[in-house]
Amino acid sequence: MRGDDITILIDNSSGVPLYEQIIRQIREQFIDGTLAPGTQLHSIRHLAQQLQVSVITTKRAYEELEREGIIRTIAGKGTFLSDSPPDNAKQSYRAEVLDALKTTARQAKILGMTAAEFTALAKNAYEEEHR
Amino acid sequence: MRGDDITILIDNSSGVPLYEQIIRQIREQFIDGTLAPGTQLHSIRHLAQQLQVSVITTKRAYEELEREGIIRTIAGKGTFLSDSPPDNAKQSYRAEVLDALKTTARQAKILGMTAAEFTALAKNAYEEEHR
Amino acid sequence: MRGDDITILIDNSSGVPLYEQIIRQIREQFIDGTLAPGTQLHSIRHLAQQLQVSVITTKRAYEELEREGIIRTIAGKGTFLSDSPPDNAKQSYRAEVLDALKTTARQAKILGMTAAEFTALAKNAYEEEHR
Amino acid sequence: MRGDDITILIDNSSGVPLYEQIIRQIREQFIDGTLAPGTQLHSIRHLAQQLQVSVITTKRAYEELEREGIIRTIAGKGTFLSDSPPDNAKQSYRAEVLDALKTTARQAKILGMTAAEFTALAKNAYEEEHR
DNA sequence: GTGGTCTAGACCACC
DNA sequence: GTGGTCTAGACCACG
Repeated sequence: MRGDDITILIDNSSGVPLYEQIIRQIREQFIDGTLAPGTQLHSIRHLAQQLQVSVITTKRAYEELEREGIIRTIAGKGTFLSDSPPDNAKQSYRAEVLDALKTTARQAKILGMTAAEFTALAKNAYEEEHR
Repeated sequence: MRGDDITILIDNSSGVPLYEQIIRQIREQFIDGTLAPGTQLHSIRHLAQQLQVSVITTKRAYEELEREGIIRTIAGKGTFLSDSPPDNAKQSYRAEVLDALKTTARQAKILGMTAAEFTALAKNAYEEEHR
Repeated sequence: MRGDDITILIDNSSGVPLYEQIIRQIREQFIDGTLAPGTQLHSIRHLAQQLQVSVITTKRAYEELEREGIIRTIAGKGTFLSDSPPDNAKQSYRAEVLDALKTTARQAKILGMTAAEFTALAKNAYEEEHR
Repeated sequence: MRGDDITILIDNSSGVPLYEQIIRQIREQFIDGTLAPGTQLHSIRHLAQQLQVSVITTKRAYEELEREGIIRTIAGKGTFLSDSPPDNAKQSYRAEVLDALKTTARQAKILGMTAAEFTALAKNAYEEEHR
């Protein structure tokens, strides 16, 4: 299986570091199953050219993803998505979501919102957000 | 009323800019009513000394808060929280909360959560978060 | 406390990556107590100049040490050795030593050595090795 | 005697070069007597196919082993393990073991271990390591 | 002054 | 072809 079906969009003016944007999109496509385990990714050079960024930027992204166990890179061979299903990644991702919700809940309390108001707002946000 | 009851905690290694930490805490205490409209704040020099940060940092925080209309500096007198009730501030703060919820909802969808799961999680987060 | 007493020696022809050499020496001096917790390290630029390597190389070393929890870097402030005593670092370092011993023991078995011969050799190695 | 009983396991993601893995395993099986002197080895092409690696890789491994005097290639006939008992190989291998022990001893000293602790650890490692 | 990010371009080992 | 390492040099945010 080849990684040709990878879609990564770079926004140069979002303030988010380019390598972070790459990391997130690969991680999310791995977690949601768009990219199957074992898929070979583009080489750092190829991806760099495709996204019009420096090789160093793609390399940095791959390094971080490797640290997270999402990809596995073999010198001279290429870079591949982890073989095992993305359960570990899902777990920590889920923890992030929970954390974000707690922070937001705290802000909602500052505004004086009740639990009912907050969950209603969350429901709204979920429905309005079309991926 | 004096601002002696202001409590600001600085975390030097959180990654969040110091001036941003100051801004957030003053803004939040204004919004939730901990600090009453018209309250006089410490001078930038006093606050800087108290928090062990540079005067430049407190100055920058006050400047931003003034731009947001939350505080008002009167030359020769000092700095005061806005007289009017903090409705404007609340509005934009509420917008921030909504935005954060949308981002989180998007992540939840990536994990395959349904609307019900997400709102349940939000309810949990609200209840577990004791300010 | 200043980090002026840090001693790092770089061997350009050892094959070991420069950043790895820096990492090891800082880590070891932290573990053996030569460098006290909280000590401020040289800035990446200063260290780079001192060692005659690229700033990127020192930065890379500091990044890895931060990942290991050995140092803590605060943007705009500087880089500091972790406050807590180096117990965690010691633990994983000890695990490394054990692992190395196992690998070596395996090789000794291939040579037909008995346990007695191997431990005698280990004793010798310890005594001959004057740090 | 044919070399059919050779067992070589390749780990593509261990970081150790493939040719180095091949070298080590043949060398070790020669030293420990698993492979008798004079044994005929597979051709580089056969081995390459068997291990699913490039012919270049097996060729490189055989070249290095020939340089070490462990194998001997006879044009038109094939490749054979050296006739003489593997004493030379043992010698240099033993030197490697000693070197590894010294390095490990140095690390143990950094941890503050005494000679007794170190040799005890070595004994443990030997006993736990079942080849 | 500090670190954070991004860039271009080189050489090497491995496959 | 691949990734691994090292280099110089730039701009930015923060203090």
